[in-house]
Amino acid sequence: MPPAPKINRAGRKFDQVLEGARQVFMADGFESANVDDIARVAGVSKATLYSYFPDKALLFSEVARCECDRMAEEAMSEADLAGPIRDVLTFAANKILTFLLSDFSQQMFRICLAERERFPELAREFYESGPEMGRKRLEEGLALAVARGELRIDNMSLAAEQFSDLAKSRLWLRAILGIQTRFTAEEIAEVVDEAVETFLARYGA
Amino acid sequence: MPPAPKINRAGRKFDQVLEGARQVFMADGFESANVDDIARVAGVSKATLYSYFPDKALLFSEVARCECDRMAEEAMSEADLAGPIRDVLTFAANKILTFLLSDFSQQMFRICLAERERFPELAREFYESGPEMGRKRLEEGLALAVARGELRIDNMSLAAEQFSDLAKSRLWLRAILGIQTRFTAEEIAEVVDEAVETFLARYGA
DNA sequence: CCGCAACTGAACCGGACAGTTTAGAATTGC
DNA sequence: GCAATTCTAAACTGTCCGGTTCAGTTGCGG
Repeated sequence: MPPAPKINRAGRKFDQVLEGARQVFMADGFESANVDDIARVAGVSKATLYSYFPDKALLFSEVARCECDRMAEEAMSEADLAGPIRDVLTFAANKILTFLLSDFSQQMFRICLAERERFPELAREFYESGPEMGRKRLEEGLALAVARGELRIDNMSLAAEQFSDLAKSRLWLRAILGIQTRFTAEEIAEVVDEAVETFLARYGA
Repeated sequence: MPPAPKINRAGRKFDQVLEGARQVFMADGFESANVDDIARVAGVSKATLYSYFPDKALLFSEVARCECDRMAEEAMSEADLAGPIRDVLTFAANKILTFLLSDFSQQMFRICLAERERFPELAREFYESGPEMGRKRLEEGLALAVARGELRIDNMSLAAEQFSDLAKSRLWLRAILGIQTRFTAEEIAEVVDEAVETFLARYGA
């Protein structure tokens, strides 16, 4: 077996360390995060921290992996598929947009992008457990509607992408760039309604 | 007049410095860029560099400002507005998508996002001279088509945003995250055609 | 109460890097 | 062709930070 520089999960304060790292990394990203800060926030000495994790990068990877899992769970959450297709789509668009505007989602995206060079795997994990997972769930819902004769869709995967892209029109970009940080219910409703309208114009039966 | 710690533009090698800084900053961003590297790439001593710019941050700001201007020019470039609306839209979607997938545009976005905290003004300048400028140009084109009776659009600004969002479906996210770096003509054509189709389904007269 | 393992805290190391200094070389203007 | 200006090369300073070390403390099982 190779030396395998790995994580030592045994010990009273392992969870504290992970939680402290999560807080600091999610706030600052990898580069700007400071190991002394992590130790302080975790309420642990630096020596203890380094007894669990061989280095900063592996600690970050572990945190990032956990957060991707958390995001995947979020993306898998059930949608209500009953009722008229317009209502179902409106609900879905609302859910998508609200999630994409959340601090968590935005911060994850920023971190994945910022650390794309250093941790290419992270960007892929993020993509798969976020957008990709969401698209698959959405496709399932759309397929049901097609089966019920409420929608007509040839290119299912692209239709799903179009729907999410329509659902985040204007607002997501403004949020991620920090141009606008709070959004009124009216702004959100406008984008959602127009997204549904456009999607139904193309794919409505 | 306040001391105004500013840029000294007089001197033989000013342009060399700016060009070297442009190359290095555009490749590495602000944080990872190294002033020794910039001086080397510019073919200039560090002392000379610092005789023009008081510090790294101001050098970066200057480079970023120039690149935003460059992007604004790009966004203002004329589109061909003659011919059937479908062709015009297809051409526009192609242009938008091609630009959004270009190294330049992608790198600008990454840098603006990465340095959002340190240089909040940069994100705003980027937004205004890129997406915002593009949207305004697009609105003008759409308005002409509406006047010609080829389109029916209530919410002009949101329609324009929807069009750009449809035009970059799937591909942009994959590109920015580094999931996929090269795109075939077929992939691009598919997204473009479906974007036009969806847009026309909603807004075609 | 002993012994052992985990933990602390603070000092320390070494490398990276922004920015400065200096002594001298190259250009340019006149 | 000379003097002023501009530039060079390289060494140097100060700071930040990841990672290590170590002498001592804590707490728990037996």
